[in-house]
Amino acid sequence: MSLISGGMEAGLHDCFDYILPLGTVIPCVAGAFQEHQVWFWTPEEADTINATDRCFTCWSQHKATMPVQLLKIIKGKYEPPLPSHLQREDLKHLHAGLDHTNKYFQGVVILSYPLTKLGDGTDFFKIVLQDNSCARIDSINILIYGKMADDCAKVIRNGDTCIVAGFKLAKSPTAREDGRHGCHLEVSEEAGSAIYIYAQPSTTTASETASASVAPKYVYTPLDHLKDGTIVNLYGIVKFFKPPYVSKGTDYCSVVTLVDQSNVKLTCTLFNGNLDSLPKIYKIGDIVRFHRIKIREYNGQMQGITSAGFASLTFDGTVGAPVVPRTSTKLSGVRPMLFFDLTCQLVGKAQVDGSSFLLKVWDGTKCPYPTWRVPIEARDLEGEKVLLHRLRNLTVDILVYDNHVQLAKSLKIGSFLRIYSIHTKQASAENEDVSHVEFHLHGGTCYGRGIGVLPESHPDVKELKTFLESVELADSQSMDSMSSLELDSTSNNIADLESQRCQQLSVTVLTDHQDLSNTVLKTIRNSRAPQQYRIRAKLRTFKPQKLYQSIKLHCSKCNSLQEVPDGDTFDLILQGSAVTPPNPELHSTSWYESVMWTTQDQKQRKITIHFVKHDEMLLYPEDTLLMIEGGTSKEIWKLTRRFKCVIPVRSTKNDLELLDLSAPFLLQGKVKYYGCKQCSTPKPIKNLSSLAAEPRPSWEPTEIAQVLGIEPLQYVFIMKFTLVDGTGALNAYLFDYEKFFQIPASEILSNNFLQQKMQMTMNTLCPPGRKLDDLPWLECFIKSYNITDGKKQQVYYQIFDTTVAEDVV
DNA sequence: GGTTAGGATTGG
Repeated sequence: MSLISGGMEAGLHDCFDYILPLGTVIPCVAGAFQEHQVWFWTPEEADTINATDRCFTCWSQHKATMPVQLLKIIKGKYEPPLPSHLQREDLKHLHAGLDHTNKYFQGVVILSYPLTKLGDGTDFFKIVLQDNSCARIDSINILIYGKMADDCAKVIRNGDTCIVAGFKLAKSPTAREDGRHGCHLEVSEEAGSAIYIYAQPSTTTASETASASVAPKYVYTPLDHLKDGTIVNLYGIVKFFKPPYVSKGTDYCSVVTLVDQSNVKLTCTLFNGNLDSLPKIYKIGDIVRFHRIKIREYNGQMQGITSAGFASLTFDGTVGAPVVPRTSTKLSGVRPMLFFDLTCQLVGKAQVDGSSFLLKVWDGTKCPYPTWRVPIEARDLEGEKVLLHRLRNLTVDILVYDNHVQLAKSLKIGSFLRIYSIHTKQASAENEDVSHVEFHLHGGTCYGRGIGVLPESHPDVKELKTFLESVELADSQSMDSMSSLELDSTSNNIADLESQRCQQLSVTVLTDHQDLSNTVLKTIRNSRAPQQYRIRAKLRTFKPQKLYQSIKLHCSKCNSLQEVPDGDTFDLILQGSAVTPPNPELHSTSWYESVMWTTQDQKQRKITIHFVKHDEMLLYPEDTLLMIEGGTSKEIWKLTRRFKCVIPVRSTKNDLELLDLSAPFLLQGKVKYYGCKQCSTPKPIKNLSSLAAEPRPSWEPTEIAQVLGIEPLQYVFIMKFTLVDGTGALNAYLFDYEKFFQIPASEILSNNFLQQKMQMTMNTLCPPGRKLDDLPWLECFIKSYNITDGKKQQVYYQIFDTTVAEDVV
């Protein structure tokens, strides 16, 4: 494999490690281009874990780096190079509230303080770094904690250049006195920080010798090499965990079972009085690094237990596929008599009795079953009254018991929680006709039962927040519009008001033609086409009921509609095209650079990737377009996560060409772009070079399609609405790219949230199980048109210039 | 420094 550039190679490594055979040696950017052997999970080893691809030497997907490293600068380049995901940040861009996750700060050490110990015994080392900005404020304090402080104190000398990554930015309490930057940077091994030191040339020899001897060389022991009574460093995938809970002693306890490439399990019992010192594991499949864990034999098996100086780091282990089948994380998917994990927000809490405590939570979805309400006095319920009332139909009561009560009490209203192994129990009270579903978090910690607080920065929380905000907004707007009704109403019953609103307000609105008056359906049916009408009607039923079937591909040139090809079709075409061997004469031309290798499994596939060059540079994978020959759809999807565009191609004698147009001609993000077979006239692939020659190619799918002679197909929602009013019924078609549902049809197939949003919208437009009288009104604009089928002429109707009301979306 | 727990659902 030739080395193209850091970013590209890292991308390839991430995307293809699983197709390289065990033991292959490849250059790996996270290991600073040291040559690493690749090891994998095989499905047999994985047990409940669906992680099949991981480099066990460097764990590069997680960009784990040695906490303190010594760098050299050779011919103006760092050696070893910095991890490619890091970008330099100037002093003037260091502000609280900005995301500095993948940023580093570089400066020269102008001052260092003696190594000291904090009150709790933690080592502490402070240095001052100066940048070369010549600005009024050109220096910043760096506070280094724990083992890293000790390591740095031994190595760092004034005049050294220091690179700090993975830092936390905090307000500097001494800024007024020392005149330095208003913030300081905090770093520690526990926070996953890294410090790279480039010793000043004049002192290189001395400093390098010193550094080399103290720079921590962590050795990670495979789990099949553990010996009783030793203290070791470990890496592993989390196979089981109990979120930290209060032990019967003085500490929090967390039990974590790991597995690694040796296929040996290790259960670790971790104690610490400080919750933050225990690993922040949120799901099975996460990856942890433990430093200084003690190994003991217990019941004939090795066991890990915290020892002095224990430190841990957790990496998100998301590979793509869902990990554990037993979990469901949304209330809308709850089924009775099961255990599930729930990611949610805390809205209210209350003490019920000595051994049980109530949590009122929501996740924006609605539980499909009637749920129980734990009877408590309103004054005992802590939480925002208005919100509790507003969300009353979306919150559920979870009763937690015994050992979980203490933790539950300490939870802050509004915080985001993951509650593990909630028991759903179906029950019915004497005075109830239908049974309800109860949610219990029983006492004890078996099966990982417990409560975890997710940080605001957790990707699942970010996603949930966005979703909750949209639901809450819709809800508050409907409350606003109700309150105006309330003024005119003599009734104080909220349910009455809701049903009144249902009767009066429309769940859809017109985006134009508001001046037009309504026409009843009977009149429309008795009129000639083509014409346009404003109507007010109810949605009695619609097709397809399975909403994903409403997505089709439309060619705006020939007006044809077709089904979206399924994944199998793509795989078959890829397999077919993989039969054509790559043509080496087409490799690495003036406008693309090619890499080829052979998989060493039985299939011996040849995979070729052609990176389209831009400006003679190949620095940013996320902006790069590549073409691939011989890959599988799984590999192609992996590439789309890291690179801007992927075009599947095959070799001919003289040029590369697109595959059959039943396969996507382009993949971008999670979207497959297809071309129309009738209307496309594929042009030579080298036409792409004209786009690449632009200063900043945007790689817009439409532009790519145009230069390749492809007539692009567009994703559309096609539905049949059966509308009724007092005078009659009428079938109208909905043909919508985005406007009606305010959801892009192109994105819905790959986005669960959008699918849920669409389902909720349809449930509002046409609530299942309601009588006609109770259905909401829709305000629509429709046009009639004639279709001649042979001799027969028929009138059709289509909805347009209509959108779902804001408080419904 | 000692202890805690040492994975293995269903009760209120």
